[in-house]
Amino acid sequence: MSPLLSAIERYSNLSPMDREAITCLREAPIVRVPARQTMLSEGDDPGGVRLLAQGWAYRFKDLPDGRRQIVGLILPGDFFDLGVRLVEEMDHSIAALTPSAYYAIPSEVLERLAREHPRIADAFARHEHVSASIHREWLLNLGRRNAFERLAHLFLEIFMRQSASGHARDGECDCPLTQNDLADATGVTSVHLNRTMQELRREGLVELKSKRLFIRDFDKLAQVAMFNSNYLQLRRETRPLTQ
Amino acid sequence: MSPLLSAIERYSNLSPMDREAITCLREAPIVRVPARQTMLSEGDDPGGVRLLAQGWAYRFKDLPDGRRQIVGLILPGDFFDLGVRLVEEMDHSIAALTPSAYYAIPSEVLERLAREHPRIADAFARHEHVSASIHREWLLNLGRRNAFERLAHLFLEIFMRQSASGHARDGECDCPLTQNDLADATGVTSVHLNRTMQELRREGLVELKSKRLFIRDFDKLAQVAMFNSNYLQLRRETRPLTQ
DNA sequence: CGGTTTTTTGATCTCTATCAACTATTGTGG
DNA sequence: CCACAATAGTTGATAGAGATCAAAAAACCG
Repeated sequence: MSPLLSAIERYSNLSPMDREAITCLREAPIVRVPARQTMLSEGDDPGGVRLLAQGWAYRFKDLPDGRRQIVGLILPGDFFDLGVRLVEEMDHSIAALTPSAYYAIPSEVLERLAREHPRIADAFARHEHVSASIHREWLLNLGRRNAFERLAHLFLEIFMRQSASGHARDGECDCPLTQNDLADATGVTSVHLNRTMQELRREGLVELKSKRLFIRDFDKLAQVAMFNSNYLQLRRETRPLTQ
Repeated sequence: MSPLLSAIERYSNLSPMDREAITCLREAPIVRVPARQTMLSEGDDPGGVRLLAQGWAYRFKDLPDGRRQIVGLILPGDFFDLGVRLVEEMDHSIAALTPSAYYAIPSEVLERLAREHPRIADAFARHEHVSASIHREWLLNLGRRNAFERLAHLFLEIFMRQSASGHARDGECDCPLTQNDLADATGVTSVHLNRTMQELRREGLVELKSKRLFIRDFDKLAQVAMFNSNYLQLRRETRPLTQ
């Protein structure tokens, strides 16, 4: 199944006709991006909508004095800039974490699709809503959890999001972020992140080696992180419509 | 002009026909809420869309151990739960800050309106997008600014959002948040917030008395907060369509 | 293999939390 | 309109989390 289809189907039950319609997206140009390259900068005109086909990316904002905050992760199969189609300027930047590739979809194409296929429109709306929900959970994370809890929470999100798309098993999944990236995502310095990470390891909760994340004790991790996966809206009632 | 109209018109240039169509929303029931009452709790089914007609409200999430984070402010004329219409469960809670009133709009009504009036649909999409953009700026705020900068930034947002709707003048506007609320929004304790506030006052930047906010030195405040209003999307090119 | 990036360590400093009053302000009922 | 209660703001002392700086060790990469 194409990544395009599964990306949309994750958020809505589609009819065969809906699926048929989606094939047109396959004509969208694919753009490859090397690791660490910024694909969209704050202030840019996004000029369309993208779907990350391969690789990982992250959204970030930075302060004039160089401080940087990662405000979200984009995993394979995630759309980005869905909500920006009506806006002329990016309010944040997006960079590839690993070598990546995305479909560049003209807004008109997506809009026509959404107009003619309500269930596809629903999927887009849900996708946007989940992004917003994740943002809010991150706000709670940064505002009210300490470094240890934050990192535990971030790891669980990474694990659960991949589980939902079938990319995690046996308590193990990809995690291509460096400690620097993790620090930028959790709002601490990389030195402090390093120490926090060691603590997680020492307590037998999580291990991270060569870009793989190992959840050693899911329950205890979820407990210390006060993790509740509801915000990710992972209800996988994949009951496909037959009509 | 009705708050309903101005709320939508803030985000899109409407035609007379669009405006006409909006009048149907006026039939939506108005619900009054006393100050400090929670109107929607995490986990609730929102069952519709709301427009805050009067008063202020805030979105928040809390942790099982009682820690609480305010994740956004809702000002008069703001919609809320726009994006939730497809979702069965609130991922966060919403409470009134002051005595408030909102229009409770059935999702179907809004959806029909959006379907038949593309510019209205655009307005909703923009509204949602601005909310997300604000969330991202708050993430930067919590993750990378210190207490002093955060509070300065929050005050500027409060001021600018009210300016945009004509509710601020002479560097002065409403601000019904208590220091406790401000602490919950900036992710610090109320004691520390109090001290930070005194510092802002001492430096001649901001004063807050009897629920009114006085911006004493806008430029310096914007400088220390590294404030850039772009994220609020306040482009007020109110060039109304004549067709 | 040599150079770059990433992770780790130690020492020290600063910001923010915590706890426990106390004061001021606001609101309410008599 | 006053008096009292409740809420909100303020203070001081102390503890703790996280920042900073600088340098070493380890891992990665072409």
